[in-house]
Amino acid sequence: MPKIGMEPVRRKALVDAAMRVIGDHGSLTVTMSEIAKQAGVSPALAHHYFGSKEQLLIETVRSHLQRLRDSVVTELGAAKTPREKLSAIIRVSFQADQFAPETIAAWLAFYAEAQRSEETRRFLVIYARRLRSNLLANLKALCPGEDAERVAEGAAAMIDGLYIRQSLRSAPISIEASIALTEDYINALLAPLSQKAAPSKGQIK
Amino acid sequence: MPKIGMEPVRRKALVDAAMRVIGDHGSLTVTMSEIAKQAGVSPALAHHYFGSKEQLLIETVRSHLQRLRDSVVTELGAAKTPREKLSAIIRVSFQADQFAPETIAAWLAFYAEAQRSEETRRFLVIYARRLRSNLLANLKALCPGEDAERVAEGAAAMIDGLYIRQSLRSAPISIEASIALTEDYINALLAPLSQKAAPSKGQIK
DNA sequence: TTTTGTTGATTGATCAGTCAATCAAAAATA
DNA sequence: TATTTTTGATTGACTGATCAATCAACAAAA
Repeated sequence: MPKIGMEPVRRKALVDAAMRVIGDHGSLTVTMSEIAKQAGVSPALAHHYFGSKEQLLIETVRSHLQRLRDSVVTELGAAKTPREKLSAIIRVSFQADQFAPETIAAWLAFYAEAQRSEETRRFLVIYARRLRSNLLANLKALCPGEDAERVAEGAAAMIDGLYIRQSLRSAPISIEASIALTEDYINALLAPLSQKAAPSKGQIK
Repeated sequence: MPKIGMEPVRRKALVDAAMRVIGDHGSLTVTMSEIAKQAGVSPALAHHYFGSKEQLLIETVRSHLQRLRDSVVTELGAAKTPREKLSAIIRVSFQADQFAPETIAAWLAFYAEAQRSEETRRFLVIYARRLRSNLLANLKALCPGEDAERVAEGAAAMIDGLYIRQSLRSAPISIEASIALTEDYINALLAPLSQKAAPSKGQIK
């Protein structure tokens, strides 16, 4: 079977497998064997390409955030006005695949891992900063800078909070409701600050 | 040294030690030895009293949430009006000891664990429900029930979100700023709904 | 003497990581 | 084209370390 140029194929297969196994398992305490099995290769091969389990996990976070970033870039390009761009950012955050239980479980596991792995932490910090600054840039077009900072901080927190609450799977909130809550927050805070923004009247459920 | 009536003393020491070790380590992958050492006893004793590592961890979550609950009850008792009670709930959530990096790290670890341990999950669900219903009960005194539901959901999400963002320790938000953001959210959403509530003008930083 | 508290030593299982060996395609050579 | 050499892909078997859990034994109180 051995053909040349397998490396990128295997790396991708292993990273994808890791994401799936972590999501199912809901934790980073997964074995290399499980991941390798899911990817259809031997554990030894995973070590061959990634050197260590930690490195494989780091690549997995990286790839996951990269995909998320791509979605944001695409959606932001399609949106015209700052307000539309804000909605686009929110929409991407709650995209169906992002909001799937396994994805959320994996996400959570990475946050926990970031407490120990400096490199994992760095990736998540980059994500958090990007979310905040994307929100901030567009909010600044709609209200004074100081207020924009607050609202960006609050909206980012709300998005992350809706995620983490989802992970408990008790009284799960729908994607639409999550989007509506975040939109409402922005509308409500913007209402008294801007001329054009209409008062909040979002629908939930 | 063995004296009688040691059991409750040891149990508490072990649970407290577990909390500390988990907080420092930022993960539940801590050894019984570490916990026992921190508590000043042998690993065998930890097993003697708790039967298994999992059970010790579960007791640790339980004790942690119990303490949080006690704080809420106390503060709620001191508050008079519904609006004051809302502020009390928020204040407790961001209490200094709750907002300490190690506490947040431990909290996060428990959330991750809840993906695997049904019992851990149950405790966290209870906490989430209680937070939500405490908020809801008091919001209902200030606005129509339907709106109260939304605001309670949003406020709970924002509180949890501020927590999780804190765990990354990049651009940490102060306790006061976290409280202000949550208060602002409630004020802003309540403003157009209630007669008495004043429009948001909270100070941050 | 019985009961409660306590530990050191040990066991058994689990896993990350290593290594030597194999296999088949590609490249070099005849 | 046919043959040999090289090289990347791949694995099974093994190792060493870690750790939860057990147990037999001992010490002090009742």
